[in-house]
Amino acid sequence: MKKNIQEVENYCQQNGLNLTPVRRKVLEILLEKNTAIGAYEILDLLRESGFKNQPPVAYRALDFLVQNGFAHKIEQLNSFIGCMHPGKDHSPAFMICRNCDSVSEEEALTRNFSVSQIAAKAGFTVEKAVIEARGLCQSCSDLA
Amino acid sequence: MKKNIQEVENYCQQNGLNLTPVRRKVLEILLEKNTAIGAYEILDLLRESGFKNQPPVAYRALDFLVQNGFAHKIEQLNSFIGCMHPGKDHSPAFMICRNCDSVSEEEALTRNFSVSQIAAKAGFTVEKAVIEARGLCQSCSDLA
DNA sequence: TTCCTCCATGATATAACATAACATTCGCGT
DNA sequence: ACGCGAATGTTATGTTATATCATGGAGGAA
Repeated sequence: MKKNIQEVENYCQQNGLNLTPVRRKVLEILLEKNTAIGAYEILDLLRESGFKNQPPVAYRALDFLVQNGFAHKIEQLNSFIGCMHPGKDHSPAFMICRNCDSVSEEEALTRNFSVSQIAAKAGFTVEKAVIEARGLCQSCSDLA
Repeated sequence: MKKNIQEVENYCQQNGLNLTPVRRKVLEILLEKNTAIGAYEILDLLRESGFKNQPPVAYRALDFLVQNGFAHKIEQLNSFIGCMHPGKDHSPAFMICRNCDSVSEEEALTRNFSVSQIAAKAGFTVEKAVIEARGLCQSCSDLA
């Protein structure tokens, strides 16, 4: 996990981005879990670490992280997850386990999988795609 | 549009589902637009038609419609859209235009497009997939 | 230095989305 | 009439997100 933070720090330095303490802390919180976390839960954790805890504090930090590809919003859960390949341009697909709530990020841009192909038939130009699957992760399947 | 309502009525009759006035009215509201509509906007429209307008009224009707495949929730917008192929088992992908807010429903289950293929690599079993693209629809592209 | 500007944060308030919980009504079968 | 279940009525509250204005602090220009 620390490794990712280090990568993000380097990336920010190289690109003139300001990874302030609160932004860094939110990123750490997100990377410590493999589940998605809501803004208000993050807010609680921030308070425990001595940060201010009004909603905008969390939302601003999350905006920064999402904007720059260090985190993603999971739309179905209204919550957020740290990004596994920060800084890279990628097309994530998320697998949300209904049993253990884990969220894993997969790469969606394969030869066999392109939202743009579907879109093209409709004359639609895709700028951003949200792909989220719900189901059972490997470990939870094994238990069943 | 009326045609779809008629189809839904038939489907409900055949399957013992109760398409009550408020449920039917919400479906009509959804089918009259090609954009997604929020629950509270639906609530306003219900009131105009003489229905009660507390939040549960809209959410209950929407639950029924979504459960039975007559409507879908657009997660990115926290809003809802009528379904173009009611009653059918399908894998929708939505195209949301950032310019005119239109939402079109496409079929995602093509030979070239399967969330399950990505999921399989991760050992994940997909039960439901959410696919929503943002971008520019045909008409808005043409104008540009 | 002084001033200005930009960016980030502090702080207050409120908007927007969603559900819990309990009461009531009504059709239907017995 | 009675009991049951499905749907709706009603009140209250929980959860998620943003608007707005004020404050602070680093860095450049005069």
